[in-house]
Amino acid sequence: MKKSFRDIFEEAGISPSYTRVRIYDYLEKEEHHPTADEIYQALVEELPTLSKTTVYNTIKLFIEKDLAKKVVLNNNEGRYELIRHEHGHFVCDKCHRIYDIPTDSLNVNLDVMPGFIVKDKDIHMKGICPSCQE
Amino acid sequence: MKKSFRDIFEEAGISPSYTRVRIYDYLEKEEHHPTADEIYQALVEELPTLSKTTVYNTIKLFIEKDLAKKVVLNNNEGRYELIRHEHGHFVCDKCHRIYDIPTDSLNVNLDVMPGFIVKDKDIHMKGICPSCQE
DNA sequence: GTCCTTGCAAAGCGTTTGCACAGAA
DNA sequence: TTCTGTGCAAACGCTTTGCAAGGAC
Repeated sequence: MKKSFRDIFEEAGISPSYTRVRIYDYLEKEEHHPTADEIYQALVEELPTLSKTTVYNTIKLFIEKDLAKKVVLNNNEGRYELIRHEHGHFVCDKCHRIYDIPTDSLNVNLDVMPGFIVKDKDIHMKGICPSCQE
Repeated sequence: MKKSFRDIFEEAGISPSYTRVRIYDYLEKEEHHPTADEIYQALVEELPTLSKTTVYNTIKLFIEKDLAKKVVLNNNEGRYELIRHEHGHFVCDKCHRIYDIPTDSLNVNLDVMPGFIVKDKDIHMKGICPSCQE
């Protein structure tokens, strides 16, 4: 059974303002790791007074509370996603689409790094996706 | 036996101008994935007319010719390294130092992605490095 | 001469900062 | 009132672009 956003926000110690809920909701529904601008563009129609500053503020808050994380696949743009199951990312050089890579079968031997505390890991791959190969 | 930069440049189809050789040389000697600005700062003393534009131009050329690649560990700054042995990157949340991770023992099962042509892969890890744990 | 390399200056763009206003408690 | 959430406007920093001058060939 899925947690309600109220529970999630309460656990994180964030008051569930309407704007925050909408941004959270968008991140939850969107599968394509939106940029701050994409979040803004998607929501400004229904929230006409929304500003990018608020988007940035909200994302920053989510990240601080470990609800979301930033995925940097190329500089010039940060992308954001909720923290859920671990996965990697594949970026197509042609269409620039981003694919999630399941990492269950991805075997990272951390013994090679004794003494390091790893809090987060992500696989970044580049190449050509199936649809761009004709 | 190590290839000379002349051979490397010739194979890549790049004329070995002094500026290019110096930038290549810097990338080869530097182990810390310099930013464009770090390359610029390091070389401008000896090449007083060097400009950042030239650094960017040169890096771009190296990347096009598959001599170098861009490593994006956080947006706001691109970092660059020569293409050599495959390795991943660990970024310390405290000191922001970047460590190379040997990926020999890193086992990525590409069968999970049938149809994808993978040209490059990189592991990004975040956490606390040994020296920041006291 | 033509082509290539270099570099100044300006623009571009995502992001952050300063600050103020409005609403909630 | 005080605190919190929001948002305009400006600043910031890395990178790219336009264009021109100098050098190689």
